[in-house]
Amino acid sequence: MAESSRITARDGVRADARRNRERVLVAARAVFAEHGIDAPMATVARRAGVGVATLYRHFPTRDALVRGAFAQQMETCARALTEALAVPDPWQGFQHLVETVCALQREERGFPAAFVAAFPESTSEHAQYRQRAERDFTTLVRRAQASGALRSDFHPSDLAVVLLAHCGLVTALPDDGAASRRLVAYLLQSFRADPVNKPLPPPTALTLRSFPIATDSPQG
Amino acid sequence: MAESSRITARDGVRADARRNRERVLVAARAVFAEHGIDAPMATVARRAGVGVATLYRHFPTRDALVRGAFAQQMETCARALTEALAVPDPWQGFQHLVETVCALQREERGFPAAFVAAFPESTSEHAQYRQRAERDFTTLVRRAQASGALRSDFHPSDLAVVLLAHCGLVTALPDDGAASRRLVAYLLQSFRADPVNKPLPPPTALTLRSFPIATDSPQG
DNA sequence: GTCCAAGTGGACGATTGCTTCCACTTATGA
DNA sequence: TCATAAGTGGAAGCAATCGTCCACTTGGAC
Repeated sequence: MAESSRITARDGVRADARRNRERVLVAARAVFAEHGIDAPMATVARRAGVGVATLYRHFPTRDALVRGAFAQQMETCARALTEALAVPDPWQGFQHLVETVCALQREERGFPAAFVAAFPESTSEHAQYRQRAERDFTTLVRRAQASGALRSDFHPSDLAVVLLAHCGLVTALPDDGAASRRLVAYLLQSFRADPVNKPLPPPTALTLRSFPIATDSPQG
Repeated sequence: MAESSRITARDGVRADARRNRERVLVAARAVFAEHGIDAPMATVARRAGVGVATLYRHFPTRDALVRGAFAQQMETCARALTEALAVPDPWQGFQHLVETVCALQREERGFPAAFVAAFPESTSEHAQYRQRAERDFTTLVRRAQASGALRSDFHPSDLAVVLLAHCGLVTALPDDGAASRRLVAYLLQSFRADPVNKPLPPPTALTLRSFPIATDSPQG
């Protein structure tokens, strides 16, 4: 509180405006977690205790709001890649990256949807960031392959496969994360050049009641 | 055409009503494939060349329409389970099941969403079907484990994990199916008791441009 | 051919969410 | 303390979709 008024003045933004912006972001994360990223803008505004106009002033589009709300998570992803490259053992670096990103998706409800939504867009300004991420990840893959731990036919695009599949899982089943951990364990195992059955995290509590194989064919 | 009028009369449904019902189902599959299962009901009606009232008469809720549209696929799933139990080699039966269901999800756009949507609902009438499916699948798993091909810590609930993850992938990336095939290959491999790196289907054409790791942190 | 119940189409009111606009409030610098 | 421009709230105008209602049409039994 004490610091904000000066810091604020410096970038020409009024203190209350900056405070409201934060409240909106907090509210957005909460609402997105609860109702998905398609939740009404007005709901976010109400939760933040501000009017809709205030929300629109700070975030002119839903997309901007979503990006703002999950910018922190996106940064954590980016950091995980840097960290992964710094790990001495290439396989452990690779594993670290996959596990970190999946853990983020598992823990912050709403983030997976934002993640997928952000997908098709390889727009101008971010293109450079993406290119760098792509290059870095490819480096990580090559190193892990050279060390003999990562199977040689793993392709960098497989990361997208893993992440999208994982997003789908945690979105469909926002449970305690058991399913997510199990999927990640299975996949990491099959990425090894020398696959060995290691112990898995416990299975989900889900019964197979889930399996909608049963046709309601006598369609009543 | 020739047959329908008699068959129809038999169950007390007018021939034109039955014909319209079919047209609606065809239209629904097309529209759901194109715009997702949340597409407006009116769009389906227009595509079918009928009024909205007709649509609502046959399918009072969107849910009923979705179930109607994909009943065939659901039946194919059920049949795959029966077939799988009939395959002499238990592992091949298991593999057959997973691959068949995933292939269905991959090929019929809109079906995966319907599949996931059908999920939480373990309603009364279908409960018995599901229970049977669950029991049969558990049998399949036990047999494959007894034969030594399926890892012993595979849990029947892992099927739900696979299918939901796969749904998420094909929903996010309705491409040519390369990603789907690759995921399935990875997973089946990690389900083996004696994992061995077999050749994978080719990777997706996706570049990693997809990876939205790059934060747009200088949020402009 | 005639009749009538089953079936149909499209208009309509209700609901929900988006976005803009403008009169009011308030932080800030002098 | 005051002036002022930045910031704010909520109402209002739109647009999309839902699901129902009712007057009209048509299949099929006789």
